[in-house]
Amino acid sequence: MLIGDVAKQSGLTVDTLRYYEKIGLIAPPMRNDGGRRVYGDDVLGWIRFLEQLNATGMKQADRIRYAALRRRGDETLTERREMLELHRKTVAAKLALMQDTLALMDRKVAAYHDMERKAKGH
Amino acid sequence: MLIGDVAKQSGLTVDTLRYYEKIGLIAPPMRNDGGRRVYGDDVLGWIRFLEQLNATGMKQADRIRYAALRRRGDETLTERREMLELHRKTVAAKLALMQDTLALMDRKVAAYHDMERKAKGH
DNA sequence: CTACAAGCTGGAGTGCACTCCAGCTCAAGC
DNA sequence: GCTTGAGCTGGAGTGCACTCCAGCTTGTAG
Repeated sequence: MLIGDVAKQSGLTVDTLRYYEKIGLIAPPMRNDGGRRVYGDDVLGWIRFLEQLNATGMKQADRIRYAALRRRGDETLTERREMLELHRKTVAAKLALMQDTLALMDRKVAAYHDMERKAKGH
Repeated sequence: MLIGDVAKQSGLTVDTLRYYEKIGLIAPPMRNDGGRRVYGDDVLGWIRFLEQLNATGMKQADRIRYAALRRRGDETLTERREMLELHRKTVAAKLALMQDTLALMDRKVAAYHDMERKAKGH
């Protein structure tokens, strides 16, 4: 898999993939004879997970820290678990807030509907 | 209420409040004899709502658009309702994604726990 | 053998959302 | 009446997370 294929399948751009490598989010892949990056299929799953951490609001610095731990292998399992447990808390809080906001928007939408109906009615 | 009080009660900084006014998120308040901003209590509720839109991922440009509509009064009710209904959809989607990620993290945490137990066990 | 698409590096540029600063005025306490 | 804290304006600076570019090399199709 060359970088363009990874881009297509992951939805990231080639620039972003090289940038992620530079900052340590993705491990430097093997190179072929021409010096080009050759990725294994596993990178796609990893990118998907990174995106999920991203979408749940984990900061770049923490994702980099997690990625670094992951590259060090099984000896970092505990640390990674602790990071996930911590992040889980913040995600749960954010989730609750979003649910509140959803409910608030529903109330507002209903109220606006009501006011529109009344405005029409005279 | 002077700007410092609003800052204290809303959690925003005075700089951010003036910035929000500049970009149109908050309507320019009255001024006292000394030329200082004097806010009504209602601004606090409005800021809280802005924060919720923010926290649910609405972009600045859209919040500005919503704020502009709000300032124009009741004639914009329908537009505002439509904006909220649209945003509601994206929030609901994000919510689902976050719930997935939460579940994924729980599975990972459990798996890591398992591996830590096994590693200890020999 | 010649286009030309895709990849490479190092570094500069971008957009967003603030955040800070200089140099000033205003208000309240001693 | 002087000090000190809060507020004012216009504009510059910051941090994050990319995004783009110049100038080069490599690989494939006609």
